[in-house]
Amino acid sequence: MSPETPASAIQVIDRAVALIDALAREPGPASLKILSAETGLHPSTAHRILAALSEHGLIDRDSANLYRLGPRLLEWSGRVSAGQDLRQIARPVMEWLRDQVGESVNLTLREGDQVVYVERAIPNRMMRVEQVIGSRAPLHVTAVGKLMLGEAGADATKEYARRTGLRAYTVNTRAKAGTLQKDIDTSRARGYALDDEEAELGVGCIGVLIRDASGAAVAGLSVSAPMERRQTAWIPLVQEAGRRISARLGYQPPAA
Amino acid sequence: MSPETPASAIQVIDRAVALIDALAREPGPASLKILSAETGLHPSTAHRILAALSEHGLIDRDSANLYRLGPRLLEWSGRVSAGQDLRQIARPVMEWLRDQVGESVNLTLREGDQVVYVERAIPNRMMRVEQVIGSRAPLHVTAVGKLMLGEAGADATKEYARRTGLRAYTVNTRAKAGTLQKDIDTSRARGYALDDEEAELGVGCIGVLIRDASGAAVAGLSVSAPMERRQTAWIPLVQEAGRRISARLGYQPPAA
DNA sequence: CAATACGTTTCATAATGTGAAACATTAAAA
DNA sequence: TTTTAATGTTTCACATTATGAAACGTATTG
Repeated sequence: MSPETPASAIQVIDRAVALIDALAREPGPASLKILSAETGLHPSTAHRILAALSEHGLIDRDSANLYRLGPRLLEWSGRVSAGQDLRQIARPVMEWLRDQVGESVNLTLREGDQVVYVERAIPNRMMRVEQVIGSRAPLHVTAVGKLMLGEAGADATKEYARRTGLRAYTVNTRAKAGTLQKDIDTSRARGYALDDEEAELGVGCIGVLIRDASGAAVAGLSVSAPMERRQTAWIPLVQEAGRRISARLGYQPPAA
Repeated sequence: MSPETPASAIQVIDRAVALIDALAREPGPASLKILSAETGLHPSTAHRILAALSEHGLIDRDSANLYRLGPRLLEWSGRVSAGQDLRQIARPVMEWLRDQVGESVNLTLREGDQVVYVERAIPNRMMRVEQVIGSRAPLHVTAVGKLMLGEAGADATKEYARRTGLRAYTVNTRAKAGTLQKDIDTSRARGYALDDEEAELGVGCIGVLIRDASGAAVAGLSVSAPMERRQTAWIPLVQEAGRRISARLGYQPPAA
């Protein structure tokens, strides 16, 4: 089984997840042989589990006995996230923001010590920043991640720093707890965060938080652009987009 | 367990799928009690399976012990479908088509005797046709479905008619094998299909097939609009969009 | 046509998941 | 606050369940 796959108390589920994962990693459809080799499972075992998953539409098999991920996953993914269907609500606003700034717009959720990219709107340009949906990044190297750390409080940030070691991805990464905390505080105070080539050289971001009716930060919205194109004039636009999505989730900003 | 949930050779997988399904059906996050009641599983069993699924990020649980679907499903859903990432390739073209015609654009896959809606682009209008991602419709009442039946040949259509009984959804539904076959033949000949209020009164569609490098029809693209707004002038636009997506999948149209 | 490779089924085996019951924790009521 | 109820969690003896080696089909290839 892949080293990154965690182990749970139920073997079959670990194996089923490993198989689906292997299938997701494959560029195209995959045969039983490939999948059993990839996961280290006995072909017989792999075959039985794959048959069970097919039964439920999680995976499809064509007439050539090649497996691919099934549409049932789409059905489920449409229901992922905070209560309401955040992605469907966010989509039109994200497209609006993308058209305003002409750069990539991403929607992220916090998942442990990382942010996960769950939705995106990409401009039609030759050079652009492109995140893969489902991919992850550490909290301390993304604009939205820093705001999420700010939500959890300074103690949680210290905990995070201890746990992760604040690995530096570029020379600009806030790799010291003090620098990071200062950045977080100013970001939180002004209501938006920047990422100045902290995750990857040449890429800059502007991020804000999305809140639901309870006031909790349920997601983040950000614009990612090549550093030399990024403009401070976009900040109010990003904030406006964030407000629109939050409003549609029922968020009531506290009276000023 | 829910009546619609099929049974496979592996009990745990059936139960895990039933639990995720139950979670997907809930409007918001759900407790262990609700989920075990919903699936008929012993709380202890449900708890163990949910813990295993959490371990893999398929579901999340918050501090109040409420479960919700996890972002790992998004990661997988991004990889669903034919070989390459069809949805990501189709998305910009779908948005283009939506802006051209000002109506909803859908991307569908065939799944057994149904089409599944896997991606959509929705216009910003008050009245519009809106499909839920992951939802299904019978082949014989959709434009794309009829083209897919045409791909499989007249015998397969006869089989389909026998199997399903060609249930009529409106007065316009092609509920007789002869009528359906005639419609399929003309649609196939001209390279696009119409749905004239055959699934729902007041809704009309224009659909085309998407082909990959091997020439196989891997998906369908359609515009759905209120019947009184639908225009024949859109047909070449839909065809153009279909051609663009097919081209990006490596499809080479046969020399004329 | 033979040979090989891949997919599928069988079946004895024990490892695996099960669920009743005891325990822990949280929320509500007194 | 203390008591009670309700929900969530862990344990553990048990047998059901998933396992995988091997035998059997069935395409694919030389």
